[in-house]
Amino acid sequence: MTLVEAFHDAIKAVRVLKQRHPTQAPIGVLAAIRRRESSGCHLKELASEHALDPSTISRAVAALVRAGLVERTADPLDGRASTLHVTESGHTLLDQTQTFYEARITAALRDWTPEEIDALTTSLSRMAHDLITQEEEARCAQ
Amino acid sequence: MTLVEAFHDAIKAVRVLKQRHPTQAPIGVLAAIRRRESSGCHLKELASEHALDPSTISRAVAALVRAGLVERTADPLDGRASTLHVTESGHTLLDQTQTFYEARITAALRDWTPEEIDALTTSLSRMAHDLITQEEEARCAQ
DNA sequence: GAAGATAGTTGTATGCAGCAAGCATTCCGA
DNA sequence: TCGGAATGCTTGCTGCATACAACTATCTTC
Repeated sequence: MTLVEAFHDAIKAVRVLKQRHPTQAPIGVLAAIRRRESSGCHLKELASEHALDPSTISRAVAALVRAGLVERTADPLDGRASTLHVTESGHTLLDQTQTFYEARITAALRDWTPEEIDALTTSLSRMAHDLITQEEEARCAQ
Repeated sequence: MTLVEAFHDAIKAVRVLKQRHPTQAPIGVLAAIRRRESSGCHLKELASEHALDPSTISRAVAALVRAGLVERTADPLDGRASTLHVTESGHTLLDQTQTFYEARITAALRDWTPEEIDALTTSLSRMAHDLITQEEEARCAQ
């Protein structure tokens, strides 16, 4: 079993999880907004954080605003931009969703020790960092 | 950093990797066909292995056949089905692609020890297995 | 031999993604 | 200070992956 194959299996597992418990709203983007809300979240930052096109994020944010989960307020420092804030119901939905998924994962990994989970988390994060760094180096080099 | 967040980052890294080195053909399906080719690969098995709808796999296989990477031969034991075989050029493309990605990943993880890579591979695979098992249990229980 | 199960294909719809164009605003150099 | 370039964001269009439903052809079972 190679790393690529293992990753394939993991992505499949996540697909099954998502498919069986679909979310109405783009929860990932909502979570990202909350994570950086204190510093006045701009759409552009979300795009680069997710490595997605700004237009993709723009539509996701528009959906969140339509659903009443996020509010836009004009940025006083930059007339082109607006800052994003999670609303009351946005917080509620996000909390519920995160609680739900955490419970699922905790149940699935009930045989794991906390150290094992920590180790996987750390390794995954490190791998992601190293892959991204490498791609950025390759992009600059060319 | 939670496991979910780490996974998010990892998926982002893979997305960047794929985006910067796009593949023309559905390589994942091609690899799966080769992996089980010895036992006469049926479309249905691919679908369940990937946890995807048969129609999705059907289109992917059709694309592979159109591209000359895979051949269909009638199954002598079952007139409804056909067995799939990777062609010469399919093997070539698959080898090239896998070599390329392996080189990228090896370069990105150049600071890792083989044991660390093994540990991540094992953990990921175990996590995927546990998540899938849990979902199947939940499905049967309901 | 007929009814139902099964393998696969195709039509349709949806969601997510990117690119290109455009608008409003801001920044910067002559 | 003014005009062109850059920036933040939105919208139109397109392509891809996916699911579901309907269908055909074949197999299985009674």
